[in-house]
Amino acid sequence: MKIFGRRTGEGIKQITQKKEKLKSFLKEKGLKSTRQRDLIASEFLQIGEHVTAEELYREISKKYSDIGFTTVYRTLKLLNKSGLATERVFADNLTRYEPLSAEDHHDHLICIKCGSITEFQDLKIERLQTRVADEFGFHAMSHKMELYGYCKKCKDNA
Amino acid sequence: MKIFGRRTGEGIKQITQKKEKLKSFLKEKGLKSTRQRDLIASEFLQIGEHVTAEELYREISKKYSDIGFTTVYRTLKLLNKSGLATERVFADNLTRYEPLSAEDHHDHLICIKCGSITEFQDLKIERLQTRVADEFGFHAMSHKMELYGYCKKCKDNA
DNA sequence: GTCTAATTGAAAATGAATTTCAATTTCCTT
DNA sequence: AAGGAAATTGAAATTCATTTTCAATTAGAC
Repeated sequence: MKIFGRRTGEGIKQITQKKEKLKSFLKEKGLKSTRQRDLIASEFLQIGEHVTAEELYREISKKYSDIGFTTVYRTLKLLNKSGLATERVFADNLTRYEPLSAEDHHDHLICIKCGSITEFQDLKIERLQTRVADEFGFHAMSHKMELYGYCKKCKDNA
Repeated sequence: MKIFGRRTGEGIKQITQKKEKLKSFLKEKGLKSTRQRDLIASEFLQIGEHVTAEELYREISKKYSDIGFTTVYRTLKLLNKSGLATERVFADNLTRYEPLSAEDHHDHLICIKCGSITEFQDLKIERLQTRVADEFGFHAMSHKMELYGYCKKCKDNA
C-alpha cells in the first residue's frame, strides 16, 4: 500500500512547472493569461490541501482584495479542465479542489470529527474493484472510495 | 462476492412488515400515523429502486394529487431516521433514498450512460479497507464506494 | 497603438434542500 | 363521542452553494 498522508504545499520548482503547464493550456485554447489566474493558481498550489472555492477565495482576498469570488471559482474550474486540479465532493456536499500531479490516483480517509482528509492508494483494492465490475459485465472507468471515521488524533483524544 | 444486481420492489409481506415497523417507530417517538405517510411509505417500498424525493413525488402525485412535495420529502427523511431507508448521494449530487433491510450493507456500480444503479457487496474489499484504515490509526465507521463506468447493456450497444 | 475577443467582478439567477406558517388532522383525555 | 393539545400538511418562502449574466476592463495578436 502506498501511503501519502496529508498533503503539504508543493515546492517552488513544482509550482513553477505547473504554472507553465497552465500557461500552455491557456495558449492552446486561445484563452488569456491574467494576473488573477496567475495569483489564484499560485495560492492554490501552495496550499496544496483540499479546498473549497470559498476557502481559497477567503485566503486570497486577504492578500489581494480586488480579486472576486467568481474569478476564484472560475479559475478552479479552469485548473480542473487543464488537468492541474481535481474536483471532489465528500459527505458535506461541498465541492473541493486538490492539486493533481500526473497519475496519482488515490482515495480518502475523512475524519468525521475534525474534518481532516488523508489520502491513500491500495492497488489490491483496485484490482478487486475491477474484478467485481467484470463479474457484472461492467466496464469501470473511475471510482470513488471514502472511509469515514475517527482519525488517530481524534480517536486518541476521545 | 455477494451479488445483488438491480433492486426490484419487495413482496407484500415485507412491505406490510416494514410499515408496521414504521408505525411503532412513530408511536415510540410521539409522532402520528397519517394517510400521507402510509401512502408514501407504500409507494417507496414498492418501487424499491434508488429514488429522489422529486421522482417519488411525481410518481405519487399521479395517484394522489393532494399529497405535496414537502410531505414526500419529509417522509423520506423520516423513513431514514426510522431505519427503513438510507440516503445516498452519487456523482450527480442528488439525494436518493433506498429501502434498507437489516444489515444489507452494499456498494454501487453506476452507469455513466443510462444511469442504472447496481448493488454489490465484497467482503474481501471491506477487509482491505479496514486494514488500510488501521495502518493510519484511523477508526473507520462507514465507507462509500462507487464504481462509475458502462453497464453491460450500454457497453454492448456501443 | 488598435482592435477584437476574452476576462473580470458584482449582482442576479438557479436549483435542490430545508424551513415557515396558517389551516387541518391525529389521537389522547374525558 | 366530543374537546383540545400537539403534530402534520402543503404552499410558499428561504437558504445556500453553485452557476450565469452583463457591462466595464484587459490581454495580446496584428
